[in-house]
Amino acid sequence: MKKTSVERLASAPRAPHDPQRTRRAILDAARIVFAEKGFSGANVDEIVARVQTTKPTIYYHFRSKEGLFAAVLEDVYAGMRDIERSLDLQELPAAAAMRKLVEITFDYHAEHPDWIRLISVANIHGAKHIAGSESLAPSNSAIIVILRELVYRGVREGLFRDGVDALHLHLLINSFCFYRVSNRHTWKVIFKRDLEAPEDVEAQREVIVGAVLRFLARG
Amino acid sequence: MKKTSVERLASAPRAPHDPQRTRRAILDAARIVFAEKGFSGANVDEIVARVQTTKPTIYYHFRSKEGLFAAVLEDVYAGMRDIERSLDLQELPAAAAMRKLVEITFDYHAEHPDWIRLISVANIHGAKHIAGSESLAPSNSAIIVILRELVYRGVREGLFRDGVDALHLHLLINSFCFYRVSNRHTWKVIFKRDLEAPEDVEAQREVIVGAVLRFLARG
DNA sequence: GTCTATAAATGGATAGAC
DNA sequence: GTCTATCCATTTATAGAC
Repeated sequence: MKKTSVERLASAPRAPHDPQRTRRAILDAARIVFAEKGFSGANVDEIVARVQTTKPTIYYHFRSKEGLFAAVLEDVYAGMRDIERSLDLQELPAAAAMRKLVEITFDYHAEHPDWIRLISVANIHGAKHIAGSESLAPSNSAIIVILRELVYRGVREGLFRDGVDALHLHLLINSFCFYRVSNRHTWKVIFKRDLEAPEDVEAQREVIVGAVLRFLARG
Repeated sequence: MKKTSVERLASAPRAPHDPQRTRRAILDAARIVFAEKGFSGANVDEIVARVQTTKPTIYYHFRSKEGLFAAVLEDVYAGMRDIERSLDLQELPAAAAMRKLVEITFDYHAEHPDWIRLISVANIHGAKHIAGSESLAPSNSAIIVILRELVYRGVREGLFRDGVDALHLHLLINSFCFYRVSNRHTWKVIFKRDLEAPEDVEAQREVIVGAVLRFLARG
């Protein structure tokens, strides 16, 4: 006997279909697993177990394990984008603004080790998973424009020297903030020092702030 | 009929058993494959194909895939160790010595992308493969002693300011040299700029040399 | 120490029902 | 859009001969 739609609604309904919510939950679980195990080391069953969904559902939404990883990367980059957009540096003098920018970058990296591992994983695989993505490039390089304008402002104010390439400055800032998190495990083995010890974290923050301000200072 | 050892020697001999050579060849091939594919992505058959050996031979020498990866890591760290040992900075004034140290670090990283990928892979896996190794720590942290003495010398010469932690300085130098190689793929996608373009490489070298010297400069 | 052959398990992906 | 059940390629690892 054919069920009517009324009977379907009446019979003990499972979790209602909510594709956006499902998609979101899969992305969150996948982020954790990929960050923990790398791309090949991650296994789809483990993601399934975390989300309480099934493999076919994942493949329905993301087409393949690679598609899922690509979606995770696009998703995490959005977080950094939002931080950069929320930067409000206009009110501050150039040196104070630069200090704030470096500190926020430092803190964001320190608080998002998962993000850092994912980017490491992406680089190990030659960034092929995001190679085709046009959505990442324009919005994420906004930070370069912000940096460039801030440097110009410092030059006009007579505080900063001229001729510093904004991308090189970004490289100087990000390399430190990224590396101290990404490579903390091998550092601990080799140098017997915990880069995450709270007192030392504060000192490291001052190191990169100081290095950047001295790098830009005139004379 | 049982073969005598003379008959064995006479009959078309395969490559003679040379365990050290076999071990070396396996390590070299494994380094390439692990660097290219990560730990889980690498497959032992691919290593076998490169070396012209067999899987049981690999398992005989290294016990497991993990054991092989650990051996590769210990092996590549030795290269960096040799560079650091060969540093001869005594003749130079402190600032010139520091410049040389930074430039050599920069160049070594630039010339060894495989080494960098392997360390990234090790960190993604929490450095568990080298966690137990006591051979790595003492010899590799020699660089910290060198740095510390060089900073002291600069302070005595009145060139450098006091109070700089040698490990933080090492972090500043290495983070830049490492990151510009390790993260070049995602950078290319996001910022549309090739960090390996020869003219730009020279400029980056000057950026980190300048940043370090300005970081240390008195006043 | 190194080989051939194969065991044993894992894990990406899909067919087909609902 | 999501489920159950399963296929099948891949791949770590080893038994046993030489």
